[in-house]
Amino acid sequence: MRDDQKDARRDAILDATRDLLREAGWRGASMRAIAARAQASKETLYAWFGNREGLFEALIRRNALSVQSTLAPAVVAKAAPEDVLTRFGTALLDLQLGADAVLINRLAIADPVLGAILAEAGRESTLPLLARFLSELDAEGAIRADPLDEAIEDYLGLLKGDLQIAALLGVPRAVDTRAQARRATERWIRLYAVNP
Amino acid sequence: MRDDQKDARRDAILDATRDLLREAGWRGASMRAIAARAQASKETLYAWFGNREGLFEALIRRNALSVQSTLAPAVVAKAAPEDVLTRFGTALLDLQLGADAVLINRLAIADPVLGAILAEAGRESTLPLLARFLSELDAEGAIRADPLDEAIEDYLGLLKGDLQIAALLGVPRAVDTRAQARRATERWIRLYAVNP
DNA sequence: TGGATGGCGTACCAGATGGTACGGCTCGAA
DNA sequence: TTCGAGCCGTACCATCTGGTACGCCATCCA
Repeated sequence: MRDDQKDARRDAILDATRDLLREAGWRGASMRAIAARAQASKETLYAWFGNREGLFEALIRRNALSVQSTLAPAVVAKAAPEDVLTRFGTALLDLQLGADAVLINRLAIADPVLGAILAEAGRESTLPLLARFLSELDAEGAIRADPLDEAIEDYLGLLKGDLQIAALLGVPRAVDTRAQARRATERWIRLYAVNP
Repeated sequence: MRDDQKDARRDAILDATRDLLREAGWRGASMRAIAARAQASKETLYAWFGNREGLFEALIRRNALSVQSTLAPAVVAKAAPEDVLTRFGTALLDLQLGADAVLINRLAIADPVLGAILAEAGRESTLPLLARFLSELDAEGAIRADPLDEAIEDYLGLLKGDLQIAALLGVPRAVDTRAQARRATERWIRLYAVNP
């Protein structure tokens, strides 16, 4: 199997895993069922991913990559800080309330090993983007984002509120993510602006 | 079996369920293992709780009751608003980051039915306390908590940030809950005070 | 064009699971 | 003191699980 074909096959297997998790949950996504869904052999799954946990880990890592590549463009655009923050917040909210992220987080919450992996992947992929942008704002002088980790925590808190937990519990509230991000941004700036 | 004995027995079974969930997780807490741990018969478990989901549901409901009775006193104390809010926030944070709540939330996130139950129990038990207090503040005039649900959402967001998700992922950060609650209260008041 | 690498499908294994059935015994009620 | 409700312990059932083994066949490389 050529390398590009192998990558595509791997992707297809992870897609099948994701779909099955979405439809049947953790319990329903057995290695048997995944293999059948992907029209792959169980032996192939084990050869490629080691074991069930390894398969799920691969899914989490792939998702983290896609999150980063979705979020990165939102934060480089040169525009008014509140617009950049709103754009970033909207993208982050769309991601974290989306079906894929909910599924990934459910997985990670059910298994401590996967939880550690997701937490690390999240800390590495999304937080630095926000941290860099906020510290740039601070350097420009209009905003005093210090201490930086508190500023980040406050922004994320204002942005997400209880929405993410609600989504994980399967009781999603209808939410206009753009309006929510705009509101969070406006409040955060009120807290951190140098001239109130 | 006398009624009081029966209540105690039921409590002991739920305790055993909680302990086993804590030690062995969802997978390890089989009906067999729970029965053995509680020195009860599987048949009794099924007779009293219907099935596995029913057992877990009973655990969730018992926890919700205890949460409410822990939180209610924090909010009736007549004191400065920021002190009441800080006290309430500390208690809520201690609860939601504690081992029991983490366990309960993991359970509810793994099973949609339990998720709906927990979300409803939470909405019924903890939110009204905060809602009533904030609207009293609003009535007194020093604070403009309107719209009320946004004010609540902002307070909870500032209070919890990403802490609850981190705890659920099994990557808890050391946190001084009282200081965190004080910080959240101070920021929230800055956002909602009538005279900035 | 030939041979070998490796994925597919199926079968197999031991163990565990949720749920039910059934003696035997304790303990509360009359 | 007697009797019956009901809990404990164990056994049982069909089913499913993660993980391994093994022919068979397509595809890629030389």
